[in-house]
Amino acid sequence: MRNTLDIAKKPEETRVVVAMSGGVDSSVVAALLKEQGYDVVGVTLQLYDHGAAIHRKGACCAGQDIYDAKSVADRIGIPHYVLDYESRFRQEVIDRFVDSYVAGETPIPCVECNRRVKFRDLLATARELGADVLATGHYVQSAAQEGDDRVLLRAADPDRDQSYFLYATTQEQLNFLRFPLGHLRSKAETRALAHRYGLEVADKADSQDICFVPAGRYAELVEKLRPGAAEPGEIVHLDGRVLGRHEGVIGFTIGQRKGLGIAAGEPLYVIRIDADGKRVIVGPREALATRVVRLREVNWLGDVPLAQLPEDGIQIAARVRSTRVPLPGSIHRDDTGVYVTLFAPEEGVAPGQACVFYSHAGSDARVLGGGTIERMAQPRPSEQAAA
RNA sequence: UGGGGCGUCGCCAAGCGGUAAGGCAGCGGUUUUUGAUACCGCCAUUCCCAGGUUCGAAUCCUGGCGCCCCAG
Repeated sequence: MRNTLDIAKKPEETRVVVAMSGGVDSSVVAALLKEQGYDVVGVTLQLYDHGAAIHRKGACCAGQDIYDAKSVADRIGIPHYVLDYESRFRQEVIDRFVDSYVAGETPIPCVECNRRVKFRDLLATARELGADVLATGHYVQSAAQEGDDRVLLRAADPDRDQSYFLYATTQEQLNFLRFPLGHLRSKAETRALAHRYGLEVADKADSQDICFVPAGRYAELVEKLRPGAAEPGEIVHLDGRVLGRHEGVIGFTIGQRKGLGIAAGEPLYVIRIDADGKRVIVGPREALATRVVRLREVNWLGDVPLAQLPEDGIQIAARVRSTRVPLPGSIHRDDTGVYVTLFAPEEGVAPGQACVFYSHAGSDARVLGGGTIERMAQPRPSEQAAA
């Protein structure tokens, strides 16, 4: 007989560590599990601490948020620990973030934070605390299947599905994780629960933007941490014309339209970033169309090992952006790497961003993993012929 | 200083006597648990300057000024 967390113990004998960010979601998770009788321990990570962030709305894991998490823990009557992960976060998330921008890529710090901090160090800490599982407030689902391995599934609410940010979760981590909110139909349900439990964070604003970057000025952070990284260069059109200058490639991402400061007859978009040449290559929107991406650091959660995929690959659905629906495509690997081919082109595909694999395009799809987009690639000859 | 052309928002540009289109850029906002995108709103009381004609001019006339091209 398994309990609601798929553990073959009574709830009161099941210790669950809840990763509490101080936001509504993880607070509800803690309250929910406590109500169900689990042996709940709240843990909040202190990830960074700079004055500018403390008063920001929509941040997480510092200052006010830690206080909020503590208050919730007190309210529902669970022990709560604050762990200082600042140096870890600095190394694994912030440093990677700025280095990625310096290299001309567009990082996703939330993915790195999950895979390298929360699901690694925090998860290890949870084990040390004797936990059976680590629960988070992410909107994603996991389910037991035959054997001990769990599968990762999209959230019931496709609008809030956070699977894009969690693709890098390893099978081992997944088996230890639980996502009690993944089945909810809407955020409103979460907030209703928060009210029911009398949590003061019930109406707290959703977090958005990069938590450690004040006011969305990420380029300033890059410049501060990597002085001199913002070297001016040329803005060049695909056709070779030099149209203007910029103050550093770190300020741009592929697909970006605003901020170029160039008045051409038609809107111009960033098509490519040449960090070495300090050049930003721009062109018309059509030039953004991308069908094939080469991936690195691939995390595979499929049943058949990635190395054993058929020569032609398999059909999947893929997402190159958190706010888009998964689109049909295929994945294959050869001597040169792992590639995803989209059947219809996507725009604004940037190196450094993630390409996440799904079993199919539907909202009930299983997450099959994903990888970091290394670069856009040319279709294979066979696919070019077919196209 | 012969001839021709042109000067309308930061850029491009419509208007050709009836009371300043549009695009791009910029700014603001909405959407977004990464970066973007998208969407919405704002953006020339004034048309190089000065006179004049007219009920009325960016549009006509005169004179300046400034560009550009051809020719020297």
